Amino acid sequence: MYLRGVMNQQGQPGSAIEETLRVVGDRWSILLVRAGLRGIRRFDDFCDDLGIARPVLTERLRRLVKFGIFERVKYQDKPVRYEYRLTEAGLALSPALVALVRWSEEYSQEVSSETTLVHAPCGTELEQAFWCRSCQTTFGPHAVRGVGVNGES
Amino acid sequence: MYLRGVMNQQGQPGSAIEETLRVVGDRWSILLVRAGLRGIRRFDDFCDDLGIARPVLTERLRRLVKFGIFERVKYQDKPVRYEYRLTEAGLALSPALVALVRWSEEYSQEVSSETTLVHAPCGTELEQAFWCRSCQTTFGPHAVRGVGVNGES
DNA sequence: AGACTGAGTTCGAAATCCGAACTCAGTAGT
DNA sequence: ACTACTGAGTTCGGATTTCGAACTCAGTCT
Repeated sequence: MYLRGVMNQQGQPGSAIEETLRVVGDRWSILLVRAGLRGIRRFDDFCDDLGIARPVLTERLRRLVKFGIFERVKYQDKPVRYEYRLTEAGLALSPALVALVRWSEEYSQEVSSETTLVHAPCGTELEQAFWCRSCQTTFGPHAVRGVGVNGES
Repeated sequence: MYLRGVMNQQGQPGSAIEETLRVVGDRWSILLVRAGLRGIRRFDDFCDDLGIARPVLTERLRRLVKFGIFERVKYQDKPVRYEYRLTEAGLALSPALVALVRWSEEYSQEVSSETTLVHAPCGTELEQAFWCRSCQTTFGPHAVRGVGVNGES
């Protein structure tokens, strides 16, 4: 399930991120996930909230359902109606989303940055860090190693 | 500088992430940043590494330079040659990239996931967490609040 | 009956993407 | 001096994607 079988144009299976970006790497998908996290579930609401063209929304939601990020749920019978809910996999995209929001806040010159993310219990602006279970420490990107991001070194 | 003046199609200034995704929210930009993190700097190398079409690469790099994610640096005079280097803002995208890699590893069924990210000093697989400076604690996505992600609540 | 709702589909125009071939300045080999 | 090569692009025509606006279709409300 999920991302199995996503290929690049040469028909080769590409790396993990390449596949992932083939699914969520367009102008709308991440925004749809964000809308989902904000509680939006219905077709027309996605449409109004994002200003996405209807045919594109149709296609995008179908793809995100296919790859297990949203699920299409019947919520009414008489006129049969469906809505789109984030799956666990979809919710799991929130760290990436938050990282993007933080980046936006830091490097975008947008005026009113009232949309700051905070730690709910205390209201402090949050920071993002990596966590090592063995060492019981947090650390920054410089201490990350792995071919996925920093090369084979 | 940076993201000033990016508008959506209604000519309105949209939220921070919307702007950001207008810049890096396509199939290639994030992949270009990742290639940059892996040390790739030259036009043809980006081309070969990603399999991106040359005209698209030209346009993409120009845009990323315009928004301060890459810089175009002359590295040779005789035949004058330029290369593309990540700026600080570009490097700052790595948390988002890492979050996507982690998501890929967790929810993609790709076979050989040899590209695991680890904590360099000890080699343990890393986890991502949010960090509150006030409380000196880490916490997960459920404790995040803010209109950027979870609505106005 | 007539208007409305929600989730789409159909349409033609516009923008974007693609691979392949070409340009252009300079260098290296013969 | 002729040829081949390198690196960073540009040009081309065709294919794909995106767009807004209008339409459909089942059922409900007044």
